[in-house]
Amino acid sequence: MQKKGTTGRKGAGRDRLPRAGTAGTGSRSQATRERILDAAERLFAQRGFYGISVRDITGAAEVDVALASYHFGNKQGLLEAVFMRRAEDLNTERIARLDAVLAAARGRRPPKIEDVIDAFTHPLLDRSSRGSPGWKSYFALIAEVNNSPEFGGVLMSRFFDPVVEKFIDAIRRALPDCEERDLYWAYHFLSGALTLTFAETGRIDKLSGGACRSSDLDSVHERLVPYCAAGFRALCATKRAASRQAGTRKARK
Amino acid sequence: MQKKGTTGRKGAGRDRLPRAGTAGTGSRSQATRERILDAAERLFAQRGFYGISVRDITGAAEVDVALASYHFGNKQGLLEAVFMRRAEDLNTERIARLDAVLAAARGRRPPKIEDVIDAFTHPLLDRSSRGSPGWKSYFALIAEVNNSPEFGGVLMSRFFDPVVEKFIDAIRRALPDCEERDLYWAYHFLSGALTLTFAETGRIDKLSGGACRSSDLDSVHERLVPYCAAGFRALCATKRAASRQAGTRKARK
DNA sequence: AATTTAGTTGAACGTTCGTTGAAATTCAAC
DNA sequence: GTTGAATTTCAACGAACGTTCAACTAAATT
Repeated sequence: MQKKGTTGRKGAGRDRLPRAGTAGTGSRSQATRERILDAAERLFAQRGFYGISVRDITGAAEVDVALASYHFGNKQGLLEAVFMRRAEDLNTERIARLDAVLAAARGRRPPKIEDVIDAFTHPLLDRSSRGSPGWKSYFALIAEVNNSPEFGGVLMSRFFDPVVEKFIDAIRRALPDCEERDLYWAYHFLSGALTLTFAETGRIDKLSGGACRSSDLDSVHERLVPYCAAGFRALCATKRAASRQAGTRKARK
Repeated sequence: MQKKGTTGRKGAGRDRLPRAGTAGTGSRSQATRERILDAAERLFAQRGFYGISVRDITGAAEVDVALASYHFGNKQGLLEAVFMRRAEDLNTERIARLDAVLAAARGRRPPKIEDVIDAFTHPLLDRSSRGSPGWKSYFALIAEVNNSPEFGGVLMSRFFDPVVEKFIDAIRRALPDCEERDLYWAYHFLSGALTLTFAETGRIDKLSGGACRSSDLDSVHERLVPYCAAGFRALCATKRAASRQAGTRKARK
C-alpha cells in the first residue's frame, strides 16, 4: 500500500562509501560533500525530506547526482549527515554553558531557572539569527523533524537527548521539589515553543498584523525565557503534586 | 531545479468537480469522498504531504485512483479538504466555549486566563483522546503543517486564525495591561507547545524512561493550561514593557 | 614511470509519480 | 422504460523518482 522504494532496501549505500575520517581530507572530496550538505540542508528545510528529490539537491549543489549516493549511501544517510554536521558544535556549547551556570552556583544555592533555560536556548537562537545562513535552514529542518511522527522520536532523540538530559538535570536542581513527570512535560512544552519559533512560517506576522516578525529571534528569545521559566515554576512548585490529584479526578469525569 | 509537477498547474481540478452542496448527497458519492478523506488524513499525518502518494491513499481507501482527482481536483485540493472537514466543528465549539467564559465574567471582572486557555485547547485535546480515531490523525497532521515553512503560514492561517483572533482578544481582556507583541508571542509559544503534543512522536516517552506517555493527553492538558497561563502572566504583567527595554539592550550587546 | 586508489561522470535501470481520457455503470427525473 | 447527468472503472500518458553501473580523471603510492 505504502511505497517502499525510498530508503535503501538493497545494499543501502553499497560498500564503497568513503571511510569517514581517513579519506576525503583532500580538498576535492570534502568540498563536494559540503556543497551537497549545504543544498540538502536548505531544501529539506523548505519542503521536508519527501518534498525534495536527490536531483533537486545535487542540481542546486551543481554536482553529479551520483555523488550523493557515493558520499552518503542513500537519501536517508544524507539527511542524517545534515543533522549530524552541526549537532556536535551545538551540543558542545550548550553543555559548556550549562556547566558554567551550574559552576557559578556551585554549593551555594540552586541555579536560577532562567539561566538554565538560557544556556539551553541561547546557542540555538544566536546561531539562527547571527550565524551563517545555513544555521537558519538547519533549525527550520529541526522544527519539521521534531514534529514528525516518523522522524521526531528517532532523529531528535539520537542527536539531542544526551544534552537534553543534562538540561533536565540542571532544572531538577533548580526546582528540587519538582515531580519527575512535571519536569519532562514542562521540557516538552519548551521544546514545542522553541521549535515552532525556528520554523519561521510567517503565521505570527500575519496574525499580529505585522507587529511581530517571525525572523526577529531576539524578540522571541527575550520572551521565551521568562515565559518558560514561569511555566516551569507553575508546574513544579512545592506541593503541586497534591493539588494535581484533584484536577486529575475532575478532568477524567 | 525543484520539481514542479505536484500541484495542479494545468487545468487543476478540471471542470468536472462535483458541485459542493448539490450533488454528492446520494450515498454513493458521499461515502467515497469520506473513505478517501479518512485514508488521506491518516496517511498524510504519518508521512506528510509529499511522503504519501495519491495511490497510497486510494489504495488504502479501496477506491479507484482516478476518484481522488474527480472528487478533489488534485492532491493539494485533497489536503485542503482534509483540513476543512473537521475545522468547522472544531472552531464552532471553541468559539462557543470562549463566549461562555466571557459571558460568565461579563461586566464583573476580567475572565480568568486558565479558563480562556481551556476553552481554546479543551475541544482539541478532548477530541484527540476521546473522539473517533480520525481526530488523532487530524491533529497530528496539524502539528506537521503548523511547523512547515511551506504550508504553516498559509493553511493554518486560513482555517484557524479567525478563532485565534477571538482567543487573543479574550486574553487581552484577561490581561488588560499587556503589550500587544507580548500577547502574540505568548500565543505563539502556546501554539508550539500544543502542536508538538499532537505530533505524539514518542520522544518524551523515551526521554523520561517511560514516566510520560505521548498518548496520555489528559496528563498533558492538566499541565499545559497552568504552564501557559503562568507564561502569559509572566510576559504580560503590568510594567513589564518598561523592564523589557533594559533586557533588550543587554541582549543586543 | 607504473600501479593503485579515491573521486567523478554520464547514462541508464526499473519503478512510481500525479493526472487524464474515454468507456462503462449507476442513479434520479420524467 | 427512456433519457441525461453523476459517478466509477480501466488503461495509459509523460515526467520524475532513488539508485546503480561501467568508464573515466586525478591524486597518492610504489
